[in-house]
Amino acid sequence: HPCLKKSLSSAQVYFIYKGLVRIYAVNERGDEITTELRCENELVASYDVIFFDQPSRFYIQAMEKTETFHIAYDELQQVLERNRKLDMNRKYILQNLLKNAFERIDTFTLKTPEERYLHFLESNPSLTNRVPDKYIANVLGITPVSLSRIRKRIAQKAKS
Amino acid sequence: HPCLKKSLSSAQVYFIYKGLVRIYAVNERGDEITTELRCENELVASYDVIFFDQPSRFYIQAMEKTETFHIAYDELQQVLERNRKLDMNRKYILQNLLKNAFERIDTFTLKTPEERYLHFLESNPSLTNRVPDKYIANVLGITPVSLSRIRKRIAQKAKS
DNA sequence: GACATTTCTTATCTTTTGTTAACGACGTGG
DNA sequence: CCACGTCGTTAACAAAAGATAAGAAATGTC
Repeated sequence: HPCLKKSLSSAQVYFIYKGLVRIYAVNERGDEITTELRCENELVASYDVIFFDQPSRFYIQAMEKTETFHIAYDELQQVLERNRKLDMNRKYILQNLLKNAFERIDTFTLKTPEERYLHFLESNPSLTNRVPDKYIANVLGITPVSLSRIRKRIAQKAKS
Repeated sequence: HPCLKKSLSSAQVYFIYKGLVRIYAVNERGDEITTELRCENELVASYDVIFFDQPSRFYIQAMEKTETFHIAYDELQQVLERNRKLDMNRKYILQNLLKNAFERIDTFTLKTPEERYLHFLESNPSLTNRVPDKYIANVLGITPVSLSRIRKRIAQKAKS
C-alpha cells in the first residue's frame, strides 16, 4: 500500500538524506499532479509558505522509505546568519536550486515533450526506475498516456 | 528597425533600471525562441556562463531604449562578501529569482496553455503591451499562431 | 501620404495531445 | 489460489497544437 500523504504546510525545510519523495498539487480540474521528484541530498520545502507566506497548495508523499533532516526556515536563516562558515554552503544550495529551476524552465520553452523526456532521462538517471512513469509524465507537463506514446515512438526510432 | 542583438556570453550580471529586454536562444530546429522577458528592477545573466561555466546559448535584445548597470559575477560575489549590509539584499534577490522560477515551472505542470496565458497577464500586466505577442507565446511554451487562437477563444468566452 | 516591414489573424492540413475506457501484467493480501 | 488494486499500454475519438501560407492590421520610415 502507498505511503502516507501529508500536506506540506509548515515553514520547514527538509533535507533528504535517504529515499525519494514526490511533491504534488491538485490542479483546477481536481487531479493530483506531481510537480517535483526529490531524492538524496536534495531539499524540499513549500515555496507557498516560505516565499509567499500563504497556505500551501502542495502535498508530499514518500515513494520509498525516506529519512530527512528538517529545520524551520526562520531558524535556518538564523543559523546561517551566525555561522559565516556555512555561508558558502548556502550560496551553493541556493545557486543549485536556481540552476535546476532555470534549466527546467528552458526545457519547457525550447524542447518538445519528447526532447524533454529524453533530457529528463539524461539528467535524472537515478530517478527513472524508482518512480512510476505517471509521475514523470506530470513533471514533464504531459499526461501518462501521452508519455506512453512518446516512449513507443522513441523505441520505434531506435529500431530503425 | 529592431535593436541590436548581442550574445549573452560574458559572466556579467545586468541590472535593468530602465527599459525592457528579451532573452532568446536557438532551439534544435533553428528557431529563435524567447525564453525570458525582463524589465525594470530585474536582473539578467546567462546561467550557462555563471552556473555551468559553459559557452552561453543565450542572446539578448533590447525591446526598448534600455539602461543597465552591470558587474562581473565574481566581483559581485566579492562585494557582497565584504559588505554584510548588502547581504539582506542578496538574500532577497536570490529568493525572488527562485520564487519566480518555481512559480513559472508550476504554470507548466499545473495549468493549460490558456490558463498559463491568463496567469501571465495577471502577473505581468506591465509587459503585456510593451512586447509583441509572439515573444509572449515563446515564453509560454507555445507558438504565436496558437496564442492567437487562445486569445480568440478567451474573447469568445467573454462575450457569452 | 505612400511605402515597406513587422505583427497578428485566419485558414488548411497534419501531427500531437487529452480523455476515456479497456486490457493485460504485476504485486499484495487474504 | 484467487480477488484486488496499481500501473503501463493501447484504442478510439475529440480537442488542441504545430506548420505553412495568405491576408489584414499595425507600425515605422521616408
